[in-house]
Amino acid sequence: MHLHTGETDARLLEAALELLAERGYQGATTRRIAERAGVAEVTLFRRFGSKARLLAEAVRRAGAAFEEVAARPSGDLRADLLEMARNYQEPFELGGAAAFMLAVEASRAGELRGALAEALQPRIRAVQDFFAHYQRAGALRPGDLDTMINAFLGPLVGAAFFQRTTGRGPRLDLEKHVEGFLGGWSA
Amino acid sequence: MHLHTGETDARLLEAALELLAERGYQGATTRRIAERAGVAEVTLFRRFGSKARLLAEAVRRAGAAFEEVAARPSGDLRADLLEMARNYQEPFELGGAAAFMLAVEASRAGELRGALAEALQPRIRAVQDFFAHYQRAGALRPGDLDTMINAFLGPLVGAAFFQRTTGRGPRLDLEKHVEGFLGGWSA
DNA sequence: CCTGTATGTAAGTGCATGCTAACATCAGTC
DNA sequence: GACTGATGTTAGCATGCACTTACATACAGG
Repeated sequence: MHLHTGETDARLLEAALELLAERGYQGATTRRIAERAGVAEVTLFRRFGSKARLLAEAVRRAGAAFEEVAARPSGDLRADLLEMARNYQEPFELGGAAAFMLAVEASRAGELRGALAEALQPRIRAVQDFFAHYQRAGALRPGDLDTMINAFLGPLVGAAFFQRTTGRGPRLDLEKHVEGFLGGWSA
Repeated sequence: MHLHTGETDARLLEAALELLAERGYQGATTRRIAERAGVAEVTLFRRFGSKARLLAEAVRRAGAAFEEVAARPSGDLRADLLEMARNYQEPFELGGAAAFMLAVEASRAGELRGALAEALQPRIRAVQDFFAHYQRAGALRPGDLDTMINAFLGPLVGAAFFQRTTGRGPRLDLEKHVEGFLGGWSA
């Protein structure tokens, strides 16, 4: 075996993810991916078989990276919300891979849809459980779970959206966002 | 002159917008656009010169369509917010053109960026003025204009985002969204 | 009927794309 | 030092792309 076996894959996956976010599925050409990864184009096909498989695998791993973003209730709702907001802000807004753009691409390129859904499903569950927990504990209003989750995560997505598309807009003030949310949704 | 002169342009612009939202800039090929519009591909080039010009014009008109979405304060904050939410929900979430996807594409395809900025700028101003007005009137908390706007519009974008990307998630309950917002941000 | 204009049809050009084939290199293993 | 496996280099193929050219058709106004 070569020394760099695993590294080659990692570099291809990372380059694929970046280009997918920057340029979209069709804009992430195999030539560009290979160039950014610093390997020959043919290596991409030898290791992943096709562009679709490489990108699907890249999306799957990007989703798995979200595992680190905890959404486990500690008992202190305000602190948990702030931490969650911080954890989600980076991948949505500024992270090199731009989860935001990935999701958009995945919704369009059929080959990626399954990979994204697979990667996101446990995350969605965790967030639902988090809010449901604080509802049962009496800290949040009962009912309307989806609207509530959206009221909390929506502004994070929205801020990323406006920043990416208009290039303007300051970074969201997370403390004030949490405060506004609690004002509207705490029991 | 032909009878259908204006109609040809309109159909091309509409088809271009739909495909841009569905498939992205590169996925919106001139063949597909012409086919959906029901005209010959060569007609597209005769009337708009190039794909880039057609799509830029389509985005410009889509932005102009937002003009109808009023953000003029009437004095009744709650009613205004609800109307605004309703007016924004359709283009963001379900409208055929999917403003959401357009904005994503425009942020990537340099040729469209100017057209989108041009179309969006008056809209952004109107929304800022709307919230600033109710701040001065004492109905909304002073300061933090951007965070506040984001708290209101973010969930609308977020709901569209989750619907489009995951295919799931119910439509946002606008009345409860407005109520939650007022709970957090009214003075 | 004639002319001008908007459209359609058909064919094609040059380029980028995803992907393949053939051969060379280079580092470890035995 | 031969062998193996991962890589690089080069060339190429078929396809789809934006876009063009040339010619035919249809319809309106004079």
